[in-house]
Amino acid sequence: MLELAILGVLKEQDLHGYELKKRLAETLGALSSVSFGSLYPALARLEAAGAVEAVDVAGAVAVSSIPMTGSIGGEVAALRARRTTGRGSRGKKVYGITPVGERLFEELLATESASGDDDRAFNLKLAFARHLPADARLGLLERRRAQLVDRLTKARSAIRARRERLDAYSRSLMEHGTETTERDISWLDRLIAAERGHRTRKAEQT
Amino acid sequence: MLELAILGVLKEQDLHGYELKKRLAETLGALSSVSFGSLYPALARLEAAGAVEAVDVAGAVAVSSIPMTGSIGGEVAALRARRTTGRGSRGKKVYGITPVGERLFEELLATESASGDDDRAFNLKLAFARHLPADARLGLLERRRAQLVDRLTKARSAIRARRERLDAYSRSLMEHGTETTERDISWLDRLIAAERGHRTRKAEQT
DNA sequence: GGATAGATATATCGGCCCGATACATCGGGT
DNA sequence: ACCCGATGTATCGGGCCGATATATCTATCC
Repeated sequence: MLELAILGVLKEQDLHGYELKKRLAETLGALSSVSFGSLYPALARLEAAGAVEAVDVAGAVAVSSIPMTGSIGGEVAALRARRTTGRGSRGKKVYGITPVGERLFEELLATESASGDDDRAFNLKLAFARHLPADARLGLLERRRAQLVDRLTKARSAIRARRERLDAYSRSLMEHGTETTERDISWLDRLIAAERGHRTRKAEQT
Repeated sequence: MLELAILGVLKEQDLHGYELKKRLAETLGALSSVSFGSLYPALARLEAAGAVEAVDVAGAVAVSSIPMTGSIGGEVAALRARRTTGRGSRGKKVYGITPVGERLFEELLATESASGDDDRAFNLKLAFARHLPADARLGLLERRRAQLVDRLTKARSAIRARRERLDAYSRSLMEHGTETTERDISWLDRLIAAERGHRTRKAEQT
């Protein structure tokens, strides 16, 4: 799952581990801040699979998609002089995504992850939903909705079954949980409606 | 963390692994259903530490902590004939909590878990909050509140900082996230108020 | 009566992820 | 001159998960 996140961020800009971690933290929201203990191994895995590769330190960070002003040329040369490829003198190792990585990204993003369509997995995929075709996006939202509805049903029956034996704290916890799930479902409904709206408008344009 | 959950459930009733899993699932809410791949090792760990022990299959479920009536002796003997200790004929292995386990439970529940007072950790502790002294309970709630406020601040500044570069999906995800966090905080405020209410009323009684 | 399926039940394996830790360098403040 | 905090890479032990293997009990169908 981390692979997907890394590839998605690297898709927009070449980065080195430390910065990648910060970018991941703000992309995935405050929750699920990735640790180095998982980031570096994941990066190593991706590199071994040929999905990412260490790129030239200088050009990468500054360039990527935004045309340069050209004033940083001096810095670039200075850095290049101290062995920019692989680990530079400072040990920095900038990674970039490869075509293989792009394909892997599409694949991971589209995967219906068989059994455990985990909460974090959904959040992650939604964050990159713009890279999905419209129908896959809708499918993602609807699968998630179904999952939450199922969870809600189960949670409610669990509360009903044990209402008397629950103390105030557990009960409050469970009730708050179901309310949160209800709100999540409404939110998904709004997203789904918006999605269908786009689709309809597009269909009408033809 | 799983240890705490196991001990908490076992505190109320002796159970074998399979049933323990079900009980855990409904105690911890629909989310975070424990897998056998973590449950059995955790149980083994606890057993090695002397916090739980395999108990007599028959008597255990009925008895645990309640003085026995003595009428179940027959059943016990019948089951004992088929080797009730350890794995019975059916392979069932019923666990009970020991005094060591009780102490471990108190300790784990009271631990301020140093760094990562994880979401799940909080939910779990709240579910067993009735076993905490009132001040520790209040501390738990307030620490959690502070944590969420901090998260909210960070999330908001992250949104503000990248508002223009965010696509609709990421933005919606983040905004929904902050709303959820806000609601979590209000919920905590209600719990805290209730907690203080109890305390005040108790103080007035003296 | 016997087959078949599904719930009950325990256990292990590989793999991912986390927290802690180690180590090194750089920039800025005192 | 010195130290501290941010930057930066990396590993290690351990916990948890999903998949899988195995076996028994129970209910249902033919």
